Amino acid sequence: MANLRISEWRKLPVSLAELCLDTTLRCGQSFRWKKFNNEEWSCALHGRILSLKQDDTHLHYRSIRPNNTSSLSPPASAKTSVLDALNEDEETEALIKQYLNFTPDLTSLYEQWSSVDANFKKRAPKFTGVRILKQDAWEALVGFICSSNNNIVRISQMVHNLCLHYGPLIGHIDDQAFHDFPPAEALTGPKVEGHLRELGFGYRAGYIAKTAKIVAKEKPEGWLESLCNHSHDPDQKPPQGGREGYRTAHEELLHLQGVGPKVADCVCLMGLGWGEAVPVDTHVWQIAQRDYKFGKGKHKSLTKTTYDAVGDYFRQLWGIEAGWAHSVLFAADLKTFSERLTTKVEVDIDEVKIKKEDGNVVESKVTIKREYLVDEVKDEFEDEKPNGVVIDGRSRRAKRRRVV
DNA sequence: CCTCGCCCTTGAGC
DNA sequence: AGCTCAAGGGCGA
Repeated sequence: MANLRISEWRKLPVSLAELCLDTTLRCGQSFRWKKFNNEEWSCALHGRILSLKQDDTHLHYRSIRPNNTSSLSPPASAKTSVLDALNEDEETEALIKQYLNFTPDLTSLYEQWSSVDANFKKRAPKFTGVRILKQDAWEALVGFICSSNNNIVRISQMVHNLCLHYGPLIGHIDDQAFHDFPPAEALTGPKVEGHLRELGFGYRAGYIAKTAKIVAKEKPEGWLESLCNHSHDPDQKPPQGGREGYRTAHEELLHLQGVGPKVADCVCLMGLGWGEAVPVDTHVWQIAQRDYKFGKGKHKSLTKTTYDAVGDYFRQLWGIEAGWAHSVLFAADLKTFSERLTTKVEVDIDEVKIKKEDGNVVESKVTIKREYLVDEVKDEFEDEKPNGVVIDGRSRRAKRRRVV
C-alpha cells in the first residue's frame, strides 16, 4: 500500500533447463508463492516481497520493501538512498541465488541421472528445470509438519493462515496482503494450539505448537541452522546412509514433535541443503514399487527399514544429489502436472452424411478432425505392444454415420 | 522390528 | 444425501 519502495526489474541469465519457475514453485516444495498475471510469482521473504518471472534466457526479479524499516538508520540524503538501492539490489540478488540454490548445475545433473537410469531418462524430459529450493529451515519444518495426511492446496492454505495471523505484514500488491513467515518465538504462546485448531490445522496444531516451543526455548539460538550443509562437491559419492552431517541433522529433527523420517528428510533436503536426503512419501513409495521393483519380499510395506532401503537405493543410483533427482520424478507423478503427460492427437474421422432432399438420398463423405488426449509416457509392458494408438479401446480411425 | 488404530479436514467419487 | 477414501505421516500400544 503506502510507503513501499518498488525496485526496478533486474535480470539474471538463466536457462529454462536450469530453472523452470512454474514447476519448481508448484511441485510442493514451498507453499507460499502466488502467481499474478499468469507469469509473475511473488512471495514475502526476509522482510520484502520478492517477485520473479522468466523468459527463455533470463530470470527477472524485483523486490518491494516497506519504507519504514530504516528508522534506525540516519536520515537518507539523495546520495545515500542511491547507495542503499544498490546495496538492496545486490542483497536481493544474493537472496535469490541462495533461495533458488543456483550452485548445482542442473543440466549436467540431468544428463548424469539419465545416463544411469532409464526410467529417469524417460520421465524427465517434460520436467526439466526442477530445482531444489534452499528455503528457510524453520519455514520448511513447519510446512512439512503440516503436510502429513494432507494435500498441497490445503497445506498452502494452512501456511497462508499461519502467516496471516502470526507473521509480520510486509505490504500489499493489488489488495493482496503479504506476510512474512512467523519466527518460532511467535508460535510459543499458550493459545497457539487452540487457535491453530480453529484455523483448521487439525492434529498438526499440537505438533506445531510443541515444536515451536522446543526450537524457540529449549534449543540454543541458531540450532536449526547449525544443521545446514555448507559443502558442495558434485563428484562425491555419498557413503551408505548419507554423509555424517546429514545423518545427524536427520536424527536431531526426529526428536521434534510431528517429525518422522519423511518430514525430517524434507527439511534436510529443502531447508538444510542436504542433497542426498530422499523423502519417501506415498508417491515416492509408489514410484519405487512401480519403477524400481520395491514392494516385494523383504520390502513389502513401507516400514522404517524399507524407508531407509529406498533412500539408500536412490543414493547409490543417482549419487550425492539423489534428492534432486527424486523431486523430478515426484513432480512427474503429481496430478497437478498430469496434463503434461498427455498429448493432443488429431484424429481423422470419416463421416458419412446421408441427406434426404425431396426423397433424394445424397451421400457425402467428409473427413473431420478431432482431438484426443493420449498418454505419452507408457508403462514398460505397453512399450512392447505393436504400433498404433489406441484410444479408450477404440481404434484410431473411427467411422461414424449420421443422418441429417 | 512390524502392524494397527487413531489423529483433523477437505474434496472427489460413488 | 451420505459414505468411503486419499491427500507428500506421525505416534503410541
